[in-house]
Amino acid sequence: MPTHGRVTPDATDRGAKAQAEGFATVRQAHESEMAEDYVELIAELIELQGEARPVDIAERLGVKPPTVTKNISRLKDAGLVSRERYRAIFLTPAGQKLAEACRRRHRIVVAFLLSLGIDEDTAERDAEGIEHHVSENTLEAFERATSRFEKKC
Amino acid sequence: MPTHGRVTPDATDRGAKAQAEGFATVRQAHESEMAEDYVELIAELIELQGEARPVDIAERLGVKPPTVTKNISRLKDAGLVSRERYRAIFLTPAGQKLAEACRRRHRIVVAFLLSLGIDEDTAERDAEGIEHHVSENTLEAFERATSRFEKKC
DNA sequence: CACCTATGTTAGCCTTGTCTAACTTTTAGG
DNA sequence: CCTAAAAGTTAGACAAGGCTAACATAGGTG
Ligand SMILES: [Mn+2]
Ligand SMILES: [Mn+2]
Ligand SMILES: [Mn+2]
Ligand SMILES: [Mn+2]
Repeated sequence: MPTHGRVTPDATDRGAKAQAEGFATVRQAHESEMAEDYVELIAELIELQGEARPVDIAERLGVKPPTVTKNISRLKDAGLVSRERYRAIFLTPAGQKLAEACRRRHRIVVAFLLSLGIDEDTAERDAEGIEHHVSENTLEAFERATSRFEKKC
Repeated sequence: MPTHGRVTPDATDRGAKAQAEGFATVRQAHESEMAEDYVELIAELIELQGEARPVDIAERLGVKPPTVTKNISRLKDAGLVSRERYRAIFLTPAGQKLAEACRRRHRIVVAFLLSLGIDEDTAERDAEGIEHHVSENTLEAFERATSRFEKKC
C-alpha cells in the first residue's frame, strides 16, 4: 500500500514509479535529439542543394562551425554519416532511414499544429522540440486528428 | 535573394534564419527544463505529503540523491527554492509562481492528449517532454481543441 | 600558377546534469 | 538516552554539447 492509506489527497498521484519512468523517457529522448536533428537537416540540405556542407548545417542550426565538426564526428562514430575530411557530408543507409523517419514525424507534427489553427512560424518552432517527445501512439493520433480537422470537423 | 533564384526545389525551405531561431528556441527550453520539472514536483509533493524531501524528489524523478542535492542548490541560487541543510525544501514566491504555471501547462497538455484518445500512461509520458516546447499560442489552441473534442465533435 | 578568402579542423575551455563512493546528520526504537 | 538505519551531503568523475582562438586546407581569381 503506497502512501499508507491516505484519505485521497488533492493532487492526483500516478505513483512514484510511473512518474520516474516518464522522466526517464524524456531524458532518453534528449539523448537522441542531436542525431535526429542533424540527419534530418542533412537530408534536407542534400535534397535542397545536392550536398550538406558544415557551413550550411551550422547556419541552419544556429551554432558555430566547430560544434558541427565535433557532432558530425559523433554521428560518424554512430554509423549515421559518412564523410572524408574537408568534404561534404553524406548519410549512411542507417542515417537515411533515421532521417526519413524524422522527416515524416516532423511533417506530421507540423501539419497537426497547423490544423489546430496555429500560425506557420509558431508551428515550426514548437514542432522542432515536440517531435522528439511524441510516441508512435501519439503520432498516429495526430495524423487521425489532422484529417478530421481538415474536413473542417 | 537566398539560394540565388532556384527553380523551387522539392523540400520546402523556410529560410536558414527562421530555422536557426527554431533550434535556438528548443535549446532555450531545455535550459529551463530542470527548474520547471523540479518546482512542479516540489509543489506536488508539498500538496501530497506536506513537504518535499530530497529522497522523494529523487525517487519520482528517477535520479540519485546527490543529483537532487546539486540541482536544489542551483534552484536556490536561482531564487526559486528556500531551504536549510538536511531540512525539507520549500518554494519561494517566485518558485510557487513558476510551479503554478508549469502545473497548469502540464494539465492542459495531458488533458489535450487524453481528448485525442491517447491512453493515460502514454499521455503522461509524452506530456512530460512536450510541455516544455509548447508556446502560449499553442497551449491556447490545445485548450480550445480539448473542449471541442470533449463535446465529442 | 600563386595567393587570398572561404571553409573546415584542432585544441582547449565551460556549463549542465548525471553518477559512485565516502562521509555526516537526523531520527526512531529499544 | 544511545545507537543503528535512513536520509542527506560532499568530493570527484564523466559525457554531451556549446564556445573562442588559432591553425590548415581547398578553390576560385588575378
Ligand atoms: Mn527537433
Ligand atoms: Mn517535464
Ligand atoms: Mn511536468
Ligand atoms: Mn525536449
